[in-house]
Order: sequence, then structure tokens, then C-alpha cells
Amino acid sequence: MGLPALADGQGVATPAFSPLYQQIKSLILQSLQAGEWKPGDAIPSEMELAGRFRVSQGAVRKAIDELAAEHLLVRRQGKGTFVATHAEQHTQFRFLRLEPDSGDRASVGSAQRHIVQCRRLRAPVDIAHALGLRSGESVLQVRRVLSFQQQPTILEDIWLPGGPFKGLTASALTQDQGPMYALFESQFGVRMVRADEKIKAVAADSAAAAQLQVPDGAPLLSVERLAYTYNDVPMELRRGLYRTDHHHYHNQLS
Amino acid sequence: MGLPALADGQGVATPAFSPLYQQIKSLILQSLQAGEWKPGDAIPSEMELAGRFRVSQGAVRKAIDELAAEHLLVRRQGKGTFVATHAEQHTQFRFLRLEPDSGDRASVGSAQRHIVQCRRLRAPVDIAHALGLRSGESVLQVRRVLSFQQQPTILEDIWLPGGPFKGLTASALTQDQGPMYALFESQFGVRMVRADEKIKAVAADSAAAAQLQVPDGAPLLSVERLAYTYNDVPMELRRGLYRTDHHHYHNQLS
DNA sequence: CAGTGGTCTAGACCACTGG
DNA sequence: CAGTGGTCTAGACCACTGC
Repeated sequence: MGLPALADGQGVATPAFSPLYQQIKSLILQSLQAGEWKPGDAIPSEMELAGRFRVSQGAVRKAIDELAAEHLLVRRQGKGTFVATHAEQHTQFRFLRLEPDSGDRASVGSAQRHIVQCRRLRAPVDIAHALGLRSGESVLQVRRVLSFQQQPTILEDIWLPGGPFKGLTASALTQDQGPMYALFESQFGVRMVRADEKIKAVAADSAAAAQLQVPDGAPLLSVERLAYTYNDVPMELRRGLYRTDHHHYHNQLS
Repeated sequence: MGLPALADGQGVATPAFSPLYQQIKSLILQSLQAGEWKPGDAIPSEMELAGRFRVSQGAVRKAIDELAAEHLLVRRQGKGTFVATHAEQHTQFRFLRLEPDSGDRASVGSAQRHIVQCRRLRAPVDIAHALGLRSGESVLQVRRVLSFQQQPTILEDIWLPGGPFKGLTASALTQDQGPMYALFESQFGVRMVRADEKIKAVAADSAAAAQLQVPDGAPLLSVERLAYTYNDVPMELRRGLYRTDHHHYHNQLS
């Protein structure tokens, strides 16, 4: 018997069988989404959740296994299970795939950041469409340059929906030290969970060339990233131009 | 007690505790490596393996879970567990991240292939180093062009160690229809398991420009892929130039 | 030491496939 | 229908953390 409160999923037209652990997973996901546990917090122990949901520890365990595999939770033996965050050393810059040709992945943390622009405007159609807004709704645009070893390397436009990010200012961005996604978590309660990137090679136009200190027409990596929060809700569109003369985009295929 | 034949891992200086299922995983991996089960074959059932290794089904299950997560095995409910292969519709071109801007991922299967060159030579230092060979050892170089909708889009050099790929000829490559990695499996017993890619934006030199029918200096995506078989042994170095005017490199971050 | 996650077992039952 | 993978349970014990 076990769990009369949960759906057993026996429809007629669609069998739609849903295992117990999937339902548990959904419940945990809802709590994450609702902000019941904040990034960095410990969630209740497996035994406690098992009790709460009237389920064996094994079922809870399998649910957490999947959430951990998706990097929504982090398990630490002997300590507990924690809500993942971009604020930690280990998971910092998890979405940044650019690394120096020398291979030293650590140096990305010591990038210099320069905010070129930060303004609020009515969303152009393409931006609105990507973010699931109506065109004309309020959005934030942040343009910035990242430099590695004094060399400007990334020029990017970051587009954010105006509603969830109400109150974001250039000075907040300038003063903050850690990763931008960590700021989003602590100040706006928005956690980026996954992202899609589309990459092309393009020639630098004169504006980009000036910012990145390369000749007009120099080849640059164009990286368009759409980042999502919980539940596949798009929350950020980022359009970057990367110099790749001393860096490369690294990708693991498996 | 369960398994006296397996290491219990209790050293003195290094505890080096290794769970049972990890040891099972290693044993299965060895069988895969040794070619005891070929790509596409069914491996023994979980119960049978549990009996063979003197272990519970759960331990075998967890080992297979991990191998399936790494795409080395594929589970099919009601049928069995199978050795993964590049020869199937579903997993074909798993390592090719280029897709048309229109989004139609299916069209990559209908690419036209043209072998420009296929020769055997003594490995240049950089190639030898990447493939873990001594410089001067025999390697195969294959240069080819892939076209989508009549438009040449990818120009690539493929470097293979001469030993494992003895007997590979241009005509074999030309006549073959399916994915190249499927040919490697069936003809040479080499299965590509994972790969690393390093991506840059470059300007087309005149040779590349001619092959890809773009102007000299046009921006191209440079994709260098190092592909590995079982046990992290490098088996292929691929250097590609991608046109990205109508296609993009798609990457999922999570 | 108590509390956490991690491993392992044994057994029951369910869902899916194919003969 | 038998055989396979998939789910769920209950309980024992291990490894790790911090008080």
C-alpha cells in the first residue's frame, strides 16, 4: 500500500505509470522551487523525508540520486544533502566553458570585470521571444567585458526579465565579487539550473573589435546562451563574443 | 561475507575503500574491453551476473546503472542490457554537435560525404603526442568534406593510430554508408566511448576556403576532438573546420 | 558518540517483451 | 507464459562528520 496520498497513475487511455520515487522527486522539486530550502541550505535527512512522505528510505534515496545527478542537490557523506549553489568554489563558473590554452582552469575565477552598460528597456521581439515575454515588456540589458591577465577576452550582453530582477543596478554588479549567478541567487532568489548554448564563428564588427582590442573582421566565437531556472523557465539570454587566440571553448562529449 | 575473491580494499596507509559494485563495474568493464560482448550484443541478465560474481542483484544493478549513465551499456526493459553502439538510429552521430539553425537535427544523418585524401604516414610530433604514440610511428590521415543540402559545411582531418586501424582504405570509407564510428566498431573492434573537444574561431586559409566555398579569411569554427576508447585510451584525433553561416554548434550545460 | 549519507542483502511484486 | 529490467521495502552494517 504505502502511499494512498500520492497518485498511482493508473489512467485508462494513458497508463501513465509513475514510479513512487518520481513523485517524491516532484515533491522535492516543488519545495526547491517554492524556496522552502535556499541554495546552500541542508534539506531534511533521508530518513526524515521518508517519514514525511510515508515511504521507505530507498525511494527517497533514488529521488535524491536523480536530483543530485542534475546538480540540483549536492550530497555530502556524514553531513547531509544540500541545495546546490553557484556560490561555492567547486561549482563556480560551472557554465563557463572557456579556458586558457595552457589549461589552467583556475584562472577564470580571477577575471577582471568591467560593466560597460546597464539599462532597463522594453524588450525587442527576439529577446522577448527567447525569454518567454511579450515584446515590449520590461527587460534589463547588461553589457560587460571580462579580461583575463589584463587582456579583454569576453564581450557580452546579458538580458534579464525586468520582473524577477527588479532593483538590479550597475553598482550592485560592480561592487559584487563572486559569480553573477551567485548574486542572482542571494539577491533575487533566482537559481540557474541548466542552459543551452549555440555557438558560431563570426567576424568582429568595429564596435566589438574596439572593445576586445582585435582588428576589424577578426574571427570571434559567438556564444548565445539561454539559461533556465527550475521547471524549464528561461530566465537569462546571454550573447557573448569570445576571443579565442589564447583561449578555447572546452566541451566534454560522452 | 559474500565475495572473498574480490578485494576488500582495507590497506593500512591508504584505506582505499572500494564498494562492491565498483569492483563489479570494473569486471564488466574488463569484459567489454576484452571484447567478450560485442557492440549491440546483450550481456548476461542481472541475475546471471549476480550468480557469476556471487553478489546480490542490487550490487550488479548499481554497477550497470553507472555504466548505462556513461553510455557504455543500454538497458531495455523486458529485453535485457546491451553493449552500446554507434550503429543505431538513436545513438548515431552522438558526438556531432553541429545542427542547422532551423533546428532540424535529423538532417545530419543525410550528409553527403566526400573523401579528399586517405594516406598512411609517420606521425608528426603533435599528432603522436595527442594519440600517445612515439613520433614517427605509423598513423592514418583521412581528409574529408561533409555537405548538408549540397553545401560543403565540414572539412576535417581524421588521424588514427596505424596499428589498430591496419587495413583501413579510402574505398572502405567511401563505400560505407553508416556512421564512421560504427565502421570502426564492426571492422576494427574499436569503440569510441567519450571525447574532448576544443573549439576556437579562426579565419579560413585559402585551401580551406576553396574546399568549403567561402571567401578567404571567412570565420570558421575550429573543432579539435580527441576521442577515447575504453580505459581512457586515445584513439582518434579529429581536426575540423565548420561553416556556421547556416549551422551552429549546440551544447547543453547542466 | 549520535547522526548523516553509502553499501549490501533478500525478497516481493510490477511493467514490459517476445514466443 | 517465462524471462528481463524496474520498483519498493525492511533491515543490517559501513564510512564519514562533528560535537
